[in-house]
Amino acid sequence: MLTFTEENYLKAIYHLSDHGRNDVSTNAISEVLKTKPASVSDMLRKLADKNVINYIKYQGVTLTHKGKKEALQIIRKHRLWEVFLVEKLKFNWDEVHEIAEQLEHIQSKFLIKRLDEFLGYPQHDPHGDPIPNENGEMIPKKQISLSEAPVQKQGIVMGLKETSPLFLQYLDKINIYLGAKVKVVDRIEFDSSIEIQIDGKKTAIVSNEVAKNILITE
Amino acid sequence: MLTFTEENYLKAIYHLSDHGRNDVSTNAISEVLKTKPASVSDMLRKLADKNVINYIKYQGVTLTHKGKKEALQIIRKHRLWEVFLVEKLKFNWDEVHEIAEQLEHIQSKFLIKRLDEFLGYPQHDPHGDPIPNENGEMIPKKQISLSEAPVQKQGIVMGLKETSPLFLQYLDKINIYLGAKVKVVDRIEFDSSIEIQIDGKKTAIVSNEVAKNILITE
DNA sequence: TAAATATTTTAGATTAGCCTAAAAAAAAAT
DNA sequence: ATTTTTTTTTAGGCTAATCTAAAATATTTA
Ligand SMILES: [Mn+2]
Ligand SMILES: [Mn+2]
Ligand SMILES: [Mn+2]
Ligand SMILES: [Mn+2]
Repeated sequence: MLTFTEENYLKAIYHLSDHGRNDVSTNAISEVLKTKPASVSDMLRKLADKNVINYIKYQGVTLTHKGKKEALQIIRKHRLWEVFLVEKLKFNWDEVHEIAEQLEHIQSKFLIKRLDEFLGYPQHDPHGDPIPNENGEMIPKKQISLSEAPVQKQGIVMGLKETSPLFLQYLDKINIYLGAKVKVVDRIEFDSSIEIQIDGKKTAIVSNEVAKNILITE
Repeated sequence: MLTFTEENYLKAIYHLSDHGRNDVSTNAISEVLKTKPASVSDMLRKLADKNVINYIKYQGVTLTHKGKKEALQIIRKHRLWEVFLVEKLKFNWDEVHEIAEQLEHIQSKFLIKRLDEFLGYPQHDPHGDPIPNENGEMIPKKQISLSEAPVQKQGIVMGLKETSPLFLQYLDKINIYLGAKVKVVDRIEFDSSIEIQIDGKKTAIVSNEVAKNILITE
């Protein structure tokens, strides 16, 4: 059994390693979890003892098969709860992450099975991220960043790379939401900002920084 | 802010004090929380420092106004989540308590408001216990124990005093459920067991111990 | 009312998860 | 190839929540 804190470490390592592909550094973990590197070193020894990470001192960590499976189950729970909060309890997509961060740690063999069923087996969370199934499998997102889209390219907003409340609130303000239809009207060479048309109506100019964080269908 | 553990202590004290009326002893708390009396003494000092209990050494504890309010909010959350699990996720009433024990500690200003709304403002949990409102007010149960009901008395099963899985499973077996119509057919003087008719159909004989734990409408 | 028993508290440890400061190792710069 | 800088680990401490054993207090019994 993993503790609340251990689960958060595994999830952080999974995300930082790009789905378990690269090594992850102590400092990187300490940054996302807002703890000191010394605390991370302590925890890495503990996680290695539990056989959920491969850890050689000074050389970063990777998840073991068991660790990756655990991480994906937590991500599955997180995303299913987010769907519940938005679809059933009518929260906005920018309000659910913090609550899901708590709900993802509820322990019950049956709860998530029943929740998944209740929600109609959703494939994506409210931010467009795929939901792993019981075996940890998920459909990778087929999407490109708005910043890379050529002029005249049209697509559906499928996800975001950045999910901070400030960013989500900005998107709400300019009427960009998950499922919105966007079209690249012009690319301003001066600062790489992009003029877009949203849902065939209003146009807006978004900075390159913003465009980089919006993912649309290919 | 109260910790997970502090919340559990407050809830235990509330239940043991009969809605905050009587003093509660250290040993009684240690028994329901399955900790040693020494640990309870430590925690009582801490809770007194936070002004949620009135505590004089060797003389038991009562909840302060603030402590009672906190306890009732946790009970509100517990019972609303139980309704969700039974009504929406199709759990049986004997499967939900352990999960609600975890869900009751999720912190969010809005979550419970939204959940309450989603569930249609239920007044009772799946075991017939009243759900406190946002101010901690609830309708007291108007019910008597089946063991006290006179012969020929007819009533609806409104709640249970005992909610252990073993007891709930026994009730399922003899077809007693929340809302079932029961009628006292005979009282066996020898061992105080009671013959009852359920939903106007089958009759069964239940021990006095069982009857004591079944609550029916007056 | 004095002794025996039960209850409660204190003293001193332990574990998880965190910290700061210092040491060790690796990486980058000269 | 050294020196400097950065990263990571270790050493030693802290707090919350628990424990066992012993001491203090209250209650019951004789
Ligand atoms: Mn999230
Ligand atoms: Mn989390
Ligand atoms: Mn319950
Ligand atoms: Mn609880």
